[in-house]
Amino acid sequence: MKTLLPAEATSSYRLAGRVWLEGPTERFLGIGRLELLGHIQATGSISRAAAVMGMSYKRAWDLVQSMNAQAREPFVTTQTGGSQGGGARLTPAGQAAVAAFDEVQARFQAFLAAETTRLLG
Amino acid sequence: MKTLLPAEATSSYRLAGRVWLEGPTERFLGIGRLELLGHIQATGSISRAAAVMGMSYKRAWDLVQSMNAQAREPFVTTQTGGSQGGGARLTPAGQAAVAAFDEVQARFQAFLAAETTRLLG
DNA sequence: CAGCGTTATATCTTTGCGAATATAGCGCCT
DNA sequence: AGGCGCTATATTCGCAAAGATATAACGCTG
Repeated sequence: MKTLLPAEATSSYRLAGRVWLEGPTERFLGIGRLELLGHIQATGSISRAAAVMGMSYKRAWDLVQSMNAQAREPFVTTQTGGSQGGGARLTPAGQAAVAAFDEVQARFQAFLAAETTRLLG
Repeated sequence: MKTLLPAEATSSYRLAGRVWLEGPTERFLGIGRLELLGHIQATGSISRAAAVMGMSYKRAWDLVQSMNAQAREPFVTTQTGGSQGGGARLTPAGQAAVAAFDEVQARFQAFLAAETTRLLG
């Protein structure tokens, strides 16, 4: 579709987007929260996951709270104190959610690539 | 996928999202700009289109500027002064862009509906 | 030539959100 | 008992994006 193309280099334009799962009021699970869950699983700690993502601990903690409050069962369990000072782990429900949303995300990326080709290619 | 379902009513949860066309630096055309173009076509005026959408004239004008600057040829032509004080119209390029993006939008909505069913239904 | 309704543009104000800061609590370990 | 490292929570601060406000310019019309 020629008329959609901007003036300069045409090849670097593309269709982009985001998907998320949402409830009646609030956003529930999107790519940002998904990545956070992944880092929590990898590091065993909310604060380390936040550091890896360049996010404040408070923001990460708020996101975890929001998810746990909305989900039927918590996605993340935390422990305060202990030999390493505490930590956080994904529950089976959290792991399942990550896996399910990863699939959605992959299909969405395929959709975007196909539509980009259709529009510009 | 049961584990994705929140505690309360499960039927009102769904996959949602947005798509847009973007360039190397800036967003180019999304659902908001698309609707604005539609209202400009319907009303023949940027200010009336902004009023219909509950948007400030400044914001609408900024969006039009951004689109016209990025597109190979302008999507909107304006006239200041004249019998009705001025006005704005869509160029053929603008109309074509609206039509093309409308199609993308429709297919995206279909994608969301299908994925929602797959996840929750 | 004054009036009108629109586009065009600058400037000032608000405000919502993230960031930073501070403090407390927990439980193991030496 | 005291220290350590993490989770937990409130509060304050900064700022950039969005909006409100003001004003100029334009060109037909009467």
